[in-house]
Amino acid sequence: VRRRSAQDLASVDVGNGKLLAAAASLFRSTGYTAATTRDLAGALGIKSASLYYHIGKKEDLLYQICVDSLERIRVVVRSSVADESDPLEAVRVMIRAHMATALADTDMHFTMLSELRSLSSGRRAKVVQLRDAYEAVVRGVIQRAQRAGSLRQDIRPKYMALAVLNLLNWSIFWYRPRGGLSIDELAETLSELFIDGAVDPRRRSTKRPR
Amino acid sequence: VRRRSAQDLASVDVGNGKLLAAAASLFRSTGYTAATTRDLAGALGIKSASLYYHIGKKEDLLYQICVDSLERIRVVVRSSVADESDPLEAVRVMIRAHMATALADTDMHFTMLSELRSLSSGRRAKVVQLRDAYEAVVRGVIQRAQRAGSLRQDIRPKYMALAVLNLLNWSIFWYRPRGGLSIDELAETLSELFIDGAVDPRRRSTKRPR
DNA sequence: GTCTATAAAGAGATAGAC
DNA sequence: GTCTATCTCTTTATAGAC
Repeated sequence: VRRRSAQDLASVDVGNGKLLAAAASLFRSTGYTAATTRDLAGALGIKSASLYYHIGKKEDLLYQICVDSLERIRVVVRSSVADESDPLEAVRVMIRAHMATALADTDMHFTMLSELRSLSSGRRAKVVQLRDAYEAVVRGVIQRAQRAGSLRQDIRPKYMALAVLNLLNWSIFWYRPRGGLSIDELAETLSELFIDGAVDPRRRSTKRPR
Repeated sequence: VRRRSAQDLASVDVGNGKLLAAAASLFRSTGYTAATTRDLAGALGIKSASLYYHIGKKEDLLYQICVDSLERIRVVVRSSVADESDPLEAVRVMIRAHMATALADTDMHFTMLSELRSLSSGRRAKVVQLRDAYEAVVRGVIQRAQRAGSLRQDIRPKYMALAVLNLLNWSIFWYRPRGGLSIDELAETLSELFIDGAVDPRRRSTKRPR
């Protein structure tokens, strides 16, 4: 049996989760293309050659970040609305679940949203499929609320879903935990704005319901 | 006087506008860092060395794209709301002007929104200043409508402005002219959604104005 | 205003030792 | 599982001719 050398003792299993998290953090701050494998390795306390024991190539990291973040948010959001019988309340629950998940994995979601174009075309297509699948979940929740008469029907579900995704997704780009609102407060604010609108309630009487 | 050679006749003044437009288009599709000066030169029908007669370095292009797009939208939006005396109508006008400008220069706005981090820290700070200045214009319009009692006052102008900018800015990422809605129709849809909300008007009676 | 040629630096990835 | 060393390719940018 071989004795453990100093080299062995210094070894630290990097672990898939830590690797993805470090990659997402780096990709977020410098961008995927500008982020070097040397920088990433440095953040993990290893040399860039050692990185290739864990991954095939740099792009694998980006791909897995996109896949993981999208699969996770779809599962979480879908299961969170499944318990909700009131269609309008389901919209609120969806918004809360989306914000909580996206901001919990903020580096991964940021990277997924902004670096799609850096993937090879085959993998990009697969990620777009996952994104479409998640958008379908969101659209489904909207559509159900429209059919129940809870949400207005004069705007097609496609655009309603895009609007709410704009509102939610891109908050990741400016939200800072120390900036004031908590995640829940932000979700509540956006939820109210989306559903009730920005108009002063006292002004609503001037506009008759159709 | 020197005779014009074949070389001279083949020369085409690239022109600052065309250069920026080509750069923005390329940066949008491949990302700033991945876009090579060779690709850009190729798109202009010249060699990459010739590019350096027009610019100092690659980053200059990104910087000018950011500055131009932000200065332009601020001027256009501010002057469009200046004529409007009704504060709520000013919000609608702002939304239309923003969408029209951002989608007219869609490659430049896309690049400005997504490539800020690729600028040197000094230039990034200047662009952030310009972005803040534009956000201040938007916040001003919101604030005026709130003070006039046209918009709800329970959400701080900061978050109202961020919400409407989310809604507008990130539409650039998915809007396609051939996709259905015209720019005006999209602006109208987003404007109604922002102001009136997604709720069905018939449901409003259940919630008393405060 | 554009070219050819090239300098100089940095990138992703592999080989083989430990 | 990590290292050192290195290959190979690509990149930005410059020099100097036309």
